[in-house]
Amino acid sequence: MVSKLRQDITAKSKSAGGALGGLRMTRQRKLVYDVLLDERDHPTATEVFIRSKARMSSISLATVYNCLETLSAAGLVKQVNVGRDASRYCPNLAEHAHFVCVKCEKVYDIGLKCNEEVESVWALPEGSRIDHLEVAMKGLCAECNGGDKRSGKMEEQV
Amino acid sequence: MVSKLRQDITAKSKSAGGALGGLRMTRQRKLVYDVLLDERDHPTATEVFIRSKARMSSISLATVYNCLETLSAAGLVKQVNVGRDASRYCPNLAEHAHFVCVKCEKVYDIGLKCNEEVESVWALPEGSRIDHLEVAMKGLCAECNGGDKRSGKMEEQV
DNA sequence: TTGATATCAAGAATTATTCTAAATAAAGAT
DNA sequence: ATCTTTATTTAGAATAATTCTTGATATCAA
Ligand SMILES: [Mn+2]
Ligand SMILES: [Mn+2]
Ligand SMILES: [Zn+2]
Ligand SMILES: [Zn+2]
Repeated sequence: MVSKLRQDITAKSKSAGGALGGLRMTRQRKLVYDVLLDERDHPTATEVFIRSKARMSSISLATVYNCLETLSAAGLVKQVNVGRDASRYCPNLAEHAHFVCVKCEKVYDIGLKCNEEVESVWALPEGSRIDHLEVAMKGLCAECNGGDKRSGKMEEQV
Repeated sequence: MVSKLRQDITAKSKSAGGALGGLRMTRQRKLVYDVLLDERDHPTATEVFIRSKARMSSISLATVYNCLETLSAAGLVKQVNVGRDASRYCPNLAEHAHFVCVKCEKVYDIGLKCNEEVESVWALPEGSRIDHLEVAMKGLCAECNGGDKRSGKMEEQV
């Protein structure tokens, strides 16, 4: 289903028919997806709405929520949650974590180190199945943390 | 400040004075903390409210939110967020992740493997400072995943 | 006891998100 | 091209978690 929708996106707005009741690559869905691809700064639904409205004045916030939900369900987009803040959206499908700078509020993609896998550090319970993993970090980005040489260290736990 | 409040909790409700304007270990704060220690099932604020109300009928939901916020800020309790769901609260101060079973909805603490550290798998940006890390997983717990032998595997990414 | 300050409690307010229902658009068939 | 069916969009109402406001209480320290 993922590939189905994606080929329709890269190709030319044809029906996705069959499988999941017939998903259509509509102008709105394409626009929302393009907005995410254009500026990869993890916008919130409202930010996506504002950017989309600039290109299609008739689009509604409800539709933006619908499209983001559809694209997420289709696997083309990831919904990103950091704490209690509004969800943000990200078209980067590679496995990655998110880091939010508490000062400048920028959201950074954090990739996995080569040959590492996230599960390796956690003592996962035997017999369970993990479908979804979300890793969120907060702190000061390099720019906002200027001067301080103690980089990449977690505050120790009590 | 953490230890300050904690000793007051374990000891006998004395003022925490000084430092942060004088935090007091009130009956309500103690109760909320006790509720969390009593049943370590990561209750939501509303669940904490219900349990607290059973022991102190006068307590209000607003106060429960206040107490949870104060205890979290003091470092005695962790606020746990999984997706968009209501925050849950956890008195386990050891570094750990959370796993929610999408079927039975139980929340499990997932500890770090011995000698491992979370940051080791991520390519953290040089010069930044991470103050906070939250890891949330979703899937089927061992009981709800009965029969299936393919355990602990993440669904592959596209 | 008294005055200063911290905390509590009830309800209003806020905010992100979801729901509802009617209007519109797209796809396939004729 | 027209018709039919179904998916989608839209505006606004509704929801739910959380925060805010304000006056009442409790606690501390003098
Ligand atoms: Mn991302
Ligand atoms: Mn926990
Ligand atoms: Zn920054
Ligand atoms: Zn389960």
